[in-house]
Amino acid sequence: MTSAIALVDCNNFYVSCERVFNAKLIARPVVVLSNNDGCVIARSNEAKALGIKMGTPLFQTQHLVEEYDVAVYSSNYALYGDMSHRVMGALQEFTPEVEVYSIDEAFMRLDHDPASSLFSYGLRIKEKVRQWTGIPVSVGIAPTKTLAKIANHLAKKSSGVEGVLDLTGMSEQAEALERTPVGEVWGVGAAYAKLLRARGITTALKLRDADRLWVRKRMTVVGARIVEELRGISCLPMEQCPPQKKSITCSRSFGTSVESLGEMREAVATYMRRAAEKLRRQKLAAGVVTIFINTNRFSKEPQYSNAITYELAYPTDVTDELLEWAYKGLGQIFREGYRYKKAGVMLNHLVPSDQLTVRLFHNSDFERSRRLAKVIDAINARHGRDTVRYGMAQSNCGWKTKFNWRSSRYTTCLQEVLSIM
DNA sequence: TCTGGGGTCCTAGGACCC
DNA sequence: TCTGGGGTCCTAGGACCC
Repeated sequence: MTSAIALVDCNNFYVSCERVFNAKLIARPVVVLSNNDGCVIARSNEAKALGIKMGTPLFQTQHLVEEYDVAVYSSNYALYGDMSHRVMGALQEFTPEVEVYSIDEAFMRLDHDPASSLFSYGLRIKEKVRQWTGIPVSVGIAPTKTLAKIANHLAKKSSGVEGVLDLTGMSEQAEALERTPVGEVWGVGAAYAKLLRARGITTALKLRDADRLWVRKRMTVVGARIVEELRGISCLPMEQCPPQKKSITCSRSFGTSVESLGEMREAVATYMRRAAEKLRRQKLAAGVVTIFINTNRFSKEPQYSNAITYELAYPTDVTDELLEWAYKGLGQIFREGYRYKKAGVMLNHLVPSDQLTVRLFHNSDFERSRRLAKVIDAINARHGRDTVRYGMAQSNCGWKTKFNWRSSRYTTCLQEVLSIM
């Protein structure tokens, strides 16, 4: 048996999810927007062909949307998250060695008989995912993760027919690397691409054959690993169990600007409640809490942004306590007279919540709060978010994120399942 | 009018200690 | 004229990812 790495990546994932539940979208240009309906974050091939770029603010591409009758959707993360689970489940039918790398892609280790065709293995994966979920994927196969990424990229681009590319052969690799601009290599962003091009390193092939000492010096060990991976030497191991989180953030841009401390308190409290839920879901507690607020950096109005960080005497996973820090911090950094556009909270120094030290004072209060939080989480998990909630009722909700074009939560919400008329 | 959100890793340099 | 050296810890900032 020999072993290769496959990268399976869903094509235009969010758009494909929308299409699974709405056949009228097939062959139409479709885009999905970021939170608050701000930017384009997913495009169908038809939308790409119109020249709609990734990350473009909707208002800047409105003319194309109207002229070509582009279907526009708000993000529907409940749907996408659930579809992602189903895709990953299909992949696990082939091997337990699946690394879920992001919501729409996974690495797989393929152990195979050298005589058998990896290409047809890839086709079987693709077909299984399509049957189980309706989502189209591309499969790139190579000796290392970085090469598998490139294989996947090319599978998507050129073929379109099968969407599978086996790049385990040396001559195929060289040819593929030569066709790949250096900026498209995984791990080479805008800054490194510029640096490399200035040195005449314009393709992935030239990066593979570049002077390793120079790369190590200018691009740190991260760059050195990329070069090794391009040479077929694996430096990035498969990671099946996701490592423990080191930080948890919850932040949003507001639907409309916030000017009053009262509204800002509601927003920050909401984000802190969400962050606390995430924290408890992962069985962690936070030792450091940060609160931040920003005005709209794109506007010409007076700008202000600030943040404050607290180190807690005792790590906590209790919403009440975290809310106290949020309110206190906000009181410190909030200034009247600005139109705020965004706020958020960050939790750091995360430790397992079953190993918290016993508190010197009020430990029984703390334990009681933790039990209460558990009950509230269970109720909300069963009956929907915010069925039971800490703190005051929300009055003015202008700050709430906009989702003007959200599709139904077909797979996760009984009231919204697809109905056939 | 309208511009996302949530992460990770690496390094340099300062603070501090013995 | 001479003005230590090495180790560790922490943080800010830069780079990247989807």
